Amino acid sequence: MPSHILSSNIPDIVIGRLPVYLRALTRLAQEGREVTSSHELGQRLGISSAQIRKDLSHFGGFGKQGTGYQIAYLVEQLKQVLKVDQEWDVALVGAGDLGRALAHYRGFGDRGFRIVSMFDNSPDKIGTELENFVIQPLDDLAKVIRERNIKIAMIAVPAESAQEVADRLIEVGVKAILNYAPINLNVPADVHVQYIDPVVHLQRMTYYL
Amino acid sequence: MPSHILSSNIPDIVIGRLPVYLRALTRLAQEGREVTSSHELGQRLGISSAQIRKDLSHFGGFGKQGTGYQIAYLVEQLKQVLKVDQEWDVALVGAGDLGRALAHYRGFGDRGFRIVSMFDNSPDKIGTELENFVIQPLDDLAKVIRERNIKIAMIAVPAESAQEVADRLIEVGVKAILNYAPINLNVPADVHVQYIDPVVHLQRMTYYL
DNA sequence: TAGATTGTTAATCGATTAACAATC
DNA sequence: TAGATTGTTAATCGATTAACAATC
Repeated sequence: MPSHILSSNIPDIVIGRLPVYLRALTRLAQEGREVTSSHELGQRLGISSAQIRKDLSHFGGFGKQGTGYQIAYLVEQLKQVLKVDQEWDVALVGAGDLGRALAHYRGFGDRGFRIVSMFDNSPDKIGTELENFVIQPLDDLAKVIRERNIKIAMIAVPAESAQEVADRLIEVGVKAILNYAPINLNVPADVHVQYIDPVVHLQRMTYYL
Repeated sequence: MPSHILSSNIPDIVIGRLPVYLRALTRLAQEGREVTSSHELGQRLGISSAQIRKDLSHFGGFGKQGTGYQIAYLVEQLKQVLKVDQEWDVALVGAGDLGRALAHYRGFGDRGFRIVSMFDNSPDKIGTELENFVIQPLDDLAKVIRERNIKIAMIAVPAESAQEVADRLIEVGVKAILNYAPINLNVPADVHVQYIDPVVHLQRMTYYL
């Protein structure tokens, strides 16, 4: 399936749901299940079965009438579509509490990502060993990212320095940024940014309380 | 989604953008700015000015023709709408790397939230002091949350225990959950859940690389 | 007054849902 | 065959954008 040819046609909102489907399907597989249906998956996720079938149909027919979807096969196909059937090298900028928690997190590996280098500017952190890597100074960022051809980075620095860090990352070829700093980043059109700000998420719920 | 009285006629998607507006406006104020326009705000956020005006107009006329919006006033109004013109008590379940990073995070206070208690089941963590509180056993969860009338919780436990933790939280009155565990939660219609899973966010970008 | 920008209406665009023939 | 569920089309619903009168 030449996903790059179709890629312009697929709505972003559909792509955004695929990782959630993938996660739920992986869990089903862990529970020992082999087959599921759009109805069952929808129930689990609070999404209509029609939407799931429609979303999946953008990429081909993965199911069988009357029986549903082979979970292992669908997982494999979704991983291919999302390009996480490989392992991506990720750079992590910021070695504060959050940065270190991310470095220790064991959940990246089997889902397509591997933190391979970590940067910070604080003299008492530089040189410290953490997991499989040594915390490096921000001045080495360009060199390391270019050498390893890293395309994905996570930003876990204070809001004040996040834009500058982003600029430096983008300059050396990073195309996808997961930003934990509570600030909006200005980036060129070909760079993707996702935001994680717990306060924004909390504030999305208080309205309803 | 609550389809009864509490749910007004304001679309969820509009509510979801307000915290982002609020964050950007707060930042503008920090930069010493006093007035802004829907156009400027839209440029910063990558959103059309029409959308910002439309979103805000759901809650009243906050601006002036010809001049735009008084930032301080708009911030105040948005805080009121989102009910973060007060400080909400938050319970934190899970004292692993992530839980401790959250406990240390200084960014909650001035944006409407305060972590007031922390729970974990690990014997070597229970009793440990952390910031202003002592890590308590999960068995105390019901008692503490009831006593303090806590409505908001963050879950930072492994995926395997997240649903059980959620069930216990909901049973004692929690209505809003920020879930860091990489799993979908089944909750009643009147309970709100937001998800933070870094891998899902990363997988939303790899498709485009 | 001239220029700027809001709040709002109407038009456009896109996403979700319902329905069902195909088929396992 | 009978029952179940997909993939897809058409209908509905909702969200975004364009446009502009009002007015600061």
